[in-house]
Amino acid sequence: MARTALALVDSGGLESLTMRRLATALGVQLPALYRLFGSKQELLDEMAETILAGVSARKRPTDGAGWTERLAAIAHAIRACLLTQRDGARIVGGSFAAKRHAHTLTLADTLVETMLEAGFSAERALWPCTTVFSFILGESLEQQGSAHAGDESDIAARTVDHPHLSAAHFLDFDARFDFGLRVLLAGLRAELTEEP
Amino acid sequence: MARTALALVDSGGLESLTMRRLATALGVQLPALYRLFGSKQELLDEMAETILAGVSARKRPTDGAGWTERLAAIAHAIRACLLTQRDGARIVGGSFAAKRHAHTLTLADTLVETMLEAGFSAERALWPCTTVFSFILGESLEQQGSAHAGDESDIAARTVDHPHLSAAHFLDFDARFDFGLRVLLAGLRAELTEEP
DNA sequence: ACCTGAACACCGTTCAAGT
DNA sequence: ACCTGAACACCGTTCAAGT
Repeated sequence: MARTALALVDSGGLESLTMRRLATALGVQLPALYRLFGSKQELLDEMAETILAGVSARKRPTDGAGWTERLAAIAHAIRACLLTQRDGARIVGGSFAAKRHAHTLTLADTLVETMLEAGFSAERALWPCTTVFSFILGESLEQQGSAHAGDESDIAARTVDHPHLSAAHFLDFDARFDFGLRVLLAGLRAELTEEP
Repeated sequence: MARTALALVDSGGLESLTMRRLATALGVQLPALYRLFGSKQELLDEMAETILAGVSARKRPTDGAGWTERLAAIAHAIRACLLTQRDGARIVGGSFAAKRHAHTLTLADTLVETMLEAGFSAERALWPCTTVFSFILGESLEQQGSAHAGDESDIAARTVDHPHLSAAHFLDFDARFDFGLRVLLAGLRAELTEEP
């Protein structure tokens, strides 16, 4: 099952996830897994689905607030789900969104609905969602990648010839996320007032 | 060499890249590769570096224009480099940016310089860059992932229960990118006027 | 110093054979 | 129908031995 596989990734990283190890963790023989999933990629797709299933559970009850607050709440919830699971961004990023199942589509539907209420036309309401999602996924990929990339002094050493770069700013992932989300929300507001 | 490895990925996809196949493509025995790269991950890092090295070459000569035009030109160049190489987004996304070498850091330096000229303080000039880069990486990941995910009718079938979702909009990756980049630029402009 | 042959310790996937 | 033993065709990585 996908939850057992995610637990294996949590304890050993994505490269430690093996069909053989998953089989023993489930107390079953290796070929029996191929009755549950057609391939390892199908397993990974279902793991991505499981990770994103946590978004609606984690989302705060901000249904009374405006669309910016609701979108920000969903964005924070998506980020939290990706970051809570070890290698979560890599798992979700490696599984094409439109191939996934009910939970992901429900999340997308909720996002689009929020943008429709914000005032975007049906023709364009999907795009704010993919923009925000791509931003979150990219930032989370970088953040989880940095965990396996040596410490801050390594990075500082590499940036020594580049006067405009600062390792401290680079590694302040919370600030990066807050900045980017604020910019995206401001940009979406501008987009709405320009073409009402 | 990384360019040979990228050519292998171009013709067979990332999963077809094997140390053994790379060795024969280079006309060398398998263990000799480990004198050039310490591991396959180091090879992948250098491949990511090589992909991003194309950005400055591809960038149009817009140095006379304003910062929005320059940032947009670099964003388009990054996207083109990721999309031109098969599985380019997965390769770049799998290699932590701060671990990479001269080319990537030069690109980052150019981006930060552009944002400094736009008016961002040295404290914050890095964050617009990471925001834009994360957006481009996430969108490119989805776009290249969609190539291996069945055709449009498959996706349409899955979205049938979700009235707000449209496969046509989902798969219009150029429109998604243009929308997101425009929103980001508008948001950055707003950020500058709010805190001068 | 640099390269090779050969092996080690694994992989994902399949399938005839069992129950 | 469902599961297993055993194998197939590979992997990345290492290392003593060659030149």
